Amino acid sequence: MGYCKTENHTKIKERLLHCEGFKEKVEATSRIFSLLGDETRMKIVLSLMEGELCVFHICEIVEGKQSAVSQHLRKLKDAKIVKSQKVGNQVLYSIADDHIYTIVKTALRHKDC
Amino acid sequence: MGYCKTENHTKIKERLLHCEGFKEKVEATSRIFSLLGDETRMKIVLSLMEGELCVFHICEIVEGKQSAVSQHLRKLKDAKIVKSQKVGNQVLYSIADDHIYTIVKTALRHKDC
DNA sequence: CCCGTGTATTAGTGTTTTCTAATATAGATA
DNA sequence: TATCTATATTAGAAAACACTAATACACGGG
Repeated sequence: MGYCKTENHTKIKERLLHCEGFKEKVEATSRIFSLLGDETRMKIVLSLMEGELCVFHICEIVEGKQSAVSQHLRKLKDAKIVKSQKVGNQVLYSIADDHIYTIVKTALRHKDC
Repeated sequence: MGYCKTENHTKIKERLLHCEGFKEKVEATSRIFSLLGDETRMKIVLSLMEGELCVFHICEIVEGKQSAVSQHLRKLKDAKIVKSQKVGNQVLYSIADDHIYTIVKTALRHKDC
């Protein structure tokens, strides 16, 4: 394998391999997508797009064990996809950033959605 | 666990649980995101966003085995994220849909990217 | 200050996903 | 038609990931 000399392919390849920050771009983007790429987490995010929720209600919506949900919430929070706020006994979660709305809504418009 | 009666949370929960097509929404969206959530596939997609490429060059860019790349391309193609065109001996891949550009570019703008 | 409620963390297990190596197919060229 | 190049497929091993159960921590009310 391996002798394609097509001018244009080679140009693109060279450009990408010398592109400053390509690797970081890939890592950051795929990390966000992989977090949104889990059904339970997607359900959580879509729910929070409707408004702030406590962990108890999130568990009910996603029909998941509290422990599992809590682990998902932590990952989403670490990636700054959601944020949390402590109110008395409970912790209220919400979407952290307007970009998230845009990303998810754009995906919903994709023809296979 | 489980006695939160906050009016607003309950309202959101009820709305979501009765929302026609919520499950399908979740499945479709998370499926696309999970495909874009792999570093190799993200690299492929970002590369194709620069222009059409043959499999040989894609392999070089992502520094992956031909077989692995081929499997990734298949998944991307099944999800209509990329499309392919046979030209003589080789198969040229490109982005299937403008939505993909939008989704990826939006993600790149997210503050952690 | 102790108990109950709500949330987080951890360790281990099971499932999903990706990778590797081998093999198959399809078109081009001799 | 035999062979070479490009790509695809498959089976199995390895790695990544999510789930469960148990436990820990934090706050509020008696």
